[in-house]
Amino acid sequence: MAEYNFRDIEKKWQTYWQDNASFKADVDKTRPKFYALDMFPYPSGAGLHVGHPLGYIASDIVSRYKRIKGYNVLHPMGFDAFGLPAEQYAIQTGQHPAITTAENIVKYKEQLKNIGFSFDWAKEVQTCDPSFYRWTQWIFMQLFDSWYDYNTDKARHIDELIALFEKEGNSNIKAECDEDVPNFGAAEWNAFSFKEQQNILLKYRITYLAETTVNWCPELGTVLSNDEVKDGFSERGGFPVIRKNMMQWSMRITAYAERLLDGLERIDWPEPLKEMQRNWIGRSNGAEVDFRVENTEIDIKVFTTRIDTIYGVTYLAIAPESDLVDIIISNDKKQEIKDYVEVVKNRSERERMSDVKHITGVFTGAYALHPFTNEQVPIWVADYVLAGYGTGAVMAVPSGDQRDYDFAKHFDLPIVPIYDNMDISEHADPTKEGKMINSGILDGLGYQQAVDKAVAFIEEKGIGSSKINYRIRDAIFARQRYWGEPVPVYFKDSIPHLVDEKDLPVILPEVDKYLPTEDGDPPLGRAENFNYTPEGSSESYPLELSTMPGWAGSSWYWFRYMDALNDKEFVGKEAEEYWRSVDLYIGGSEHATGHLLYSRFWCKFLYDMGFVKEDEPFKKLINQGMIQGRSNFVYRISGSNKFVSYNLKDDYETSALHVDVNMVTNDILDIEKFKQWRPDLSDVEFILEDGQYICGSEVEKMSKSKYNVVNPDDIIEKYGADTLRLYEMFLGPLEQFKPWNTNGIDGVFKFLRKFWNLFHDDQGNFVVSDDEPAQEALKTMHQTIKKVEEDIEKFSFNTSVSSFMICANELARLKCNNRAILTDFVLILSPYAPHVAEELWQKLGHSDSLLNANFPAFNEAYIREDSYEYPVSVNGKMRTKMSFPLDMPKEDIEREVLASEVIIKWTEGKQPKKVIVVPKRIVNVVV
RNA sequence: GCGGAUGUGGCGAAAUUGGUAGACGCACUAGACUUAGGAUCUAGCGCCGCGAGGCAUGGGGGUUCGAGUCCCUCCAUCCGCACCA
Repeated sequence: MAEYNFRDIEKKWQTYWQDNASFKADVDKTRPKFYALDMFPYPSGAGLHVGHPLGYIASDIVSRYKRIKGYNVLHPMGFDAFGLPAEQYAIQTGQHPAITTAENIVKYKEQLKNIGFSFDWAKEVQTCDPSFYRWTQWIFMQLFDSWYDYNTDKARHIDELIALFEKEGNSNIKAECDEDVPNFGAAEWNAFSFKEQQNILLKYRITYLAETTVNWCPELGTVLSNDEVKDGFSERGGFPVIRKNMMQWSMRITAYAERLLDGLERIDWPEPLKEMQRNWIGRSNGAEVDFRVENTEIDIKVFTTRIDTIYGVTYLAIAPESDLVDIIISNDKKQEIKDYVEVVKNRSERERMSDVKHITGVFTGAYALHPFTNEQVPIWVADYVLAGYGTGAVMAVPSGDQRDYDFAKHFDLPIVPIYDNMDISEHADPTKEGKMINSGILDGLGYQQAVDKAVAFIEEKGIGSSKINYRIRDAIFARQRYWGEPVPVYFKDSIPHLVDEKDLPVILPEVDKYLPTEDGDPPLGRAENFNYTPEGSSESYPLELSTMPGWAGSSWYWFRYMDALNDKEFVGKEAEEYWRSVDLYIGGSEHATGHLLYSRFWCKFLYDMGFVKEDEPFKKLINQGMIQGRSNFVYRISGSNKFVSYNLKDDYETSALHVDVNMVTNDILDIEKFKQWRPDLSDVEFILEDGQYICGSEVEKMSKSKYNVVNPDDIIEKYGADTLRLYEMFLGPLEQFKPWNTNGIDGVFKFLRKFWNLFHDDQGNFVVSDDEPAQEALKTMHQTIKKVEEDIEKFSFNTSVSSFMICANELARLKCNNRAILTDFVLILSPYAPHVAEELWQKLGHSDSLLNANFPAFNEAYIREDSYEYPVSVNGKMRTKMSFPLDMPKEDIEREVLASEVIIKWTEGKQPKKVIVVPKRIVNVVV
């Protein structure tokens, strides 16, 4: 019998699509657009495994579906090509990261092309390509030349700020800026030197240079952003991270905190992901209050979300790192506190986090005055107070907050209840119920009244106000590494200046080694003549030596795809106004607080500045679940070269060894392959069960070291790309995490082969019938069309694959090889299994690709039944279904049900008394 | 500790959104055709029971004629944040 020859078919159509540029997506205002985007991969040396294409297959199905639905579809692919692994490899081998990266990209592209994606490769982007990163640098420059105005709630050009300073100074300006900005009037501003003015502007720029506490990773020799640090270790490499003060480039993402929260309401993203972003931004409503330090002019500002509990304050606590510590400590305590602060500071982040239970602190000897009662409140230094959140100082209310309670117990400080129903015998009670007690002017009030009154009081006295606090910090925007975008900034008179726009891109220079210099400068410090000569200047100046972080290029790349070859703008007006934003974005949830947040930030900025028309980049987002590896194990009997089969291993003392999953089928080990795997295994012996060696298994992350990596190329070689695509979808819901298991793939392959054979005779000739299709076949076909359409619209791809199989089985049973039926089937199958669909389409006599055809409409006439089966329940038990014509009146149905012998029999002679026909055409019978 | 999600056969999973739970596939069992089969076809396949029948969607309770689906409660697993005042 002539076989379904997927190898030839797939090669043929992949070539056809490429030669005909079938997926070219250009602006076409006569058609609606659809922009389907995948999170572009980092091209690692290991190549793709079967987990990578999962999301790409899903977006490809949607893309192909939308295309035959009449949409103009943009479905691009590219590479996030700057990154640490290539650089680490360069440090070890001396190989230029550009070479490694280019090689990996070639490999990735080949693997991707084998799967038959409908990518428009003409729009490919690579973030490490100067024609791409010149625009990353350009956007950096726009951010540098902007400030965030809270009065208009948007970013504005820095020239407008300068104009305001010249006219009226900064007293009326509400902007996101550094905390140490002095107040000045217009005259003062105009009298400042250029350098003084620039230093002030730097405190307003959205990209700015400032002394900040950073996450420093000594091992990697670079700073990391908060989202790149997990539990005190670097995300890449797992090296320890410490806190350090450094001059750093940062971005004022904090300015956008509120808008980043608001925007979440308008986009269709998974709720857990939105929640993660909300937590990361960490908005909390509260108030700031000043506590005057006794006998001084110093105020300690605290932030609290529970201003109602202010009468419960029995001490103040300040962070060890706080500047206040030096100012307020009394002389006789100085040494004790210095020692304490020293100890705390030297503990790493990691130690401090893992040691939450341990309570430490020291009394400063100073007192503050309670703003409501004027009573003395002792001031403590405590390491449970974080310098970086709020004001770095807290008002402690031991009765209402567990940490304050523990601290007060430990140091024997008073605990004052402030609600009448509080129970503070064992622990703090954060209740908001009840009436206030021990609370002076707040006595007798409920929670909300107390808050309102307390805020009114502090505002009237001018010692505080209500305040919204955010957890999110400004993003550090520099890495002391080689393989990243150079920052388009040079230093003149130690003031940062932007490179002239016409001189972009600032090309990443060659260096002899990819390591820091002897002076501790970043690797770019090794480059010769890494200087910049401004136009008209005879002198040249040193360029910035840091490079941009990994997320720079990915924070705007979706715009570049729209107009990838434009060398005048980052995206042309026409393309941007047509494609606007991404309609469907598929990728992993691990980017929740990194890429996905930064992208929204940059998009909003570009929107503010009028460069783009949409302020949210990704309208709909789906998180595809990770495909995990399924490792197999063999069990070596300790101290021997015997291996015992899984179910017999408990009789021996064994150690488990990972075995390459490619030598295992349905958990049965291929013993010959195993023996040839490694020289030391050639003469091992086996204890078998039923003549077979059964392996154990476990679900783990897919990785080389666990020998559980399944390469899509191998699957394609054996079953073809169409089967791979169908099977990856068939595995389960897209969003779910699931282990890869090749076991079930035969079923999907058999479906394609069976379907193929239905339209081919034993000699392999294509045979279709032109007879009228049977009603039954039409019914099945149209049900399937409807189902598949609904499934794709709701991204439920696994159930579609089942529907294909059911339909094919049914057609095979009916021996239906009808032309009209095949035509419909091919079209609905085409998003999933495009190669075989194209082949059959051609055999049906079409000269054109089916990409230009239309998705078939289902015809309800074939689906509708002429009668409906009514489930009939008696006393709560489903007894039968009874069929009645669709147009039969309700009353007649009730009468017939009542008269039904079936019912009477099952109710043991009792006559049903009541029949209720409820909506959804369901009959209820109550006896 | 806080927040979020998920729990259905031996396994991956369906269930028209409140209406005969387990579609479809894998694995398994039996049979057919075969020199052979890791091919193909047919049938079976939640659990208990010879059977009639009974019990089953993590456990317990509730609403309903009827609950995998809605409500309460407990348990388990996974993910995120974690001294955030």
